[in-house]
Amino acid sequence: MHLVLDLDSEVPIYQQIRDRVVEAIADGLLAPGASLPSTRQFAVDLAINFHTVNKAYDLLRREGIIRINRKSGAVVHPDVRRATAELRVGVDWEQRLRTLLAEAVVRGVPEGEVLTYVRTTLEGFAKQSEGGGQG
Amino acid sequence: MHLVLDLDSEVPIYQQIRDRVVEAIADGLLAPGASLPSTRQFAVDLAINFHTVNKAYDLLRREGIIRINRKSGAVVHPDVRRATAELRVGVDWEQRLRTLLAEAVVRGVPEGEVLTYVRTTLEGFAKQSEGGGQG
Amino acid sequence: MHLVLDLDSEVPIYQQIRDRVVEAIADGLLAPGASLPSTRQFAVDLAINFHTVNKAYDLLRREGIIRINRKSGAVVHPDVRRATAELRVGVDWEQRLRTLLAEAVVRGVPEGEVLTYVRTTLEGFAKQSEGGGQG
Amino acid sequence: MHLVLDLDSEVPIYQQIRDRVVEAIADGLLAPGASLPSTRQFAVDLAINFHTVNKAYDLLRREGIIRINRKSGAVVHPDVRRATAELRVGVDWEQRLRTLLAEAVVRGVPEGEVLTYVRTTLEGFAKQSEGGGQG
DNA sequence: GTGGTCTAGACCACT
DNA sequence: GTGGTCTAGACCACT
Repeated sequence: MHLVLDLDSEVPIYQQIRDRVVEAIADGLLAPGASLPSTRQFAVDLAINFHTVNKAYDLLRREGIIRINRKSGAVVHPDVRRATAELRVGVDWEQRLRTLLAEAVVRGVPEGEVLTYVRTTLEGFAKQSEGGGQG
Repeated sequence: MHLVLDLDSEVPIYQQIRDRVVEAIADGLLAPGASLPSTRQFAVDLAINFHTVNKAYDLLRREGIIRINRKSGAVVHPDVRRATAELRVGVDWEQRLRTLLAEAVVRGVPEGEVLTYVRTTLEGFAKQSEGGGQG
Repeated sequence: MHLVLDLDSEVPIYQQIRDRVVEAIADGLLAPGASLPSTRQFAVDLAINFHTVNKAYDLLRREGIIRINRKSGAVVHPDVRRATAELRVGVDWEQRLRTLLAEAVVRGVPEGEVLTYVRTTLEGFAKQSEGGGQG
Repeated sequence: MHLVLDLDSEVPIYQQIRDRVVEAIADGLLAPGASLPSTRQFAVDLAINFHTVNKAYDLLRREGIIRINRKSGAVVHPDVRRATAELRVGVDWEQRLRTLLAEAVVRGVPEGEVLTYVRTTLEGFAKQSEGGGQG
């Protein structure tokens, strides 16, 4: 489980961890049920404080993406689709995507280019997931 | 120029204003060269602090999306494509889109559905722009 | 003795077991003197660690709700009313109920609706107990 | 805004703050729109660390009970009923009430006594709210 | 002046 | 050994 942080970014570190973990799951690098590093170990790996990892894990837990157990630590939710689908994040998601696409339009990026990027990214996730490891 | 804010959102107000303005431009509601409300008037309309509008406009200016003139006020940059294209926002944009798409994948949204949503949104922007623009 | 656990809940597993057992007694499914599953069997049934069941049983024992005997295993306390009444849990109970009712009020649930729910639940317990109990 | 904490309780301090604030709102001591103390000031008043207050406020915010603004601080959500009603906490609430009622039944508290306590508590909230202050 | 983030370290609870 | 809570203090972002 390797992941790159940008300590100079305006995006809080705990949010970056959350985002990278979500991508790792989509990539198939972390399969449902797979273990995440312990908060303390991950903090050492990332050279940050364990409280920051804690906050990221708490965020992922509240989103239904991971499950946390005091003994066995954090794992990707075994039924992550169901656990996340229950939350009413859809509206927010569509709004964020709309904003992103508007930025591309304003910057004059051709529609076809955006679509290709979306398609390629989605296919990348799909491909990875097929063969996907157990983390 | 009407726009809806969510005061309960985690997204800062100034960021929401910036996002909605970008969408309004993509929608063709604000053509290149078109005037934005004065910061004071906009603040009254939105029932928020004048400094918050100021901050949003400053952000848009730094992104090359609008131009601010002491006399004529804020206008959409006449050559917004060129002005924005020069900035190195591409990498960040791709990263944010990648995170958004990963969320959809994790939540089990079918690839076709995501693509349809992207295509529909882009076409909505294109259609609006055709009739509306003056640039 | 069947009981449903929510592994994603913030409520610890041992607490959930304790709560469900209390409800089973109120429901008349477990009469005073009735046997509970052995800790090991229960752990297998619930697919959890044996120590967790142990902790739940210990909690119930300290509350005067069950009795644990090395030979006969765990049974609902034969005189559960007396054994539990002696403990000074009243204050805590009232505080917890007060918090719950405050939540309903804040959420705008009509007083009549709350009362009906309370009455219905209590009657459900009473009905079950009549036919079921042996105490 | 005065509130009593039990530092020896198993209930985390931030949870106690959250519970007492909810009760203060139901009591009408804190009307919708009313200000809560700043995190730092509240921490001094309660003789605890401001991070703990921060966590309580964050919990209340995520529940839709309060609204937090970097400038004006925390206020009871102006439309707290709507903001909290949107969340799917109903099921959890009913489960917790069911457990509480089961405890009363097991302890042999007469049904009438429980109902009276519920009614009295609800009426206490209602009465306070009618004349209710602006905090 | 307000809340938000991050670091640092102690101690506790769960398993 | 794991995560959870609390304290303590620094610095930053928003308004």
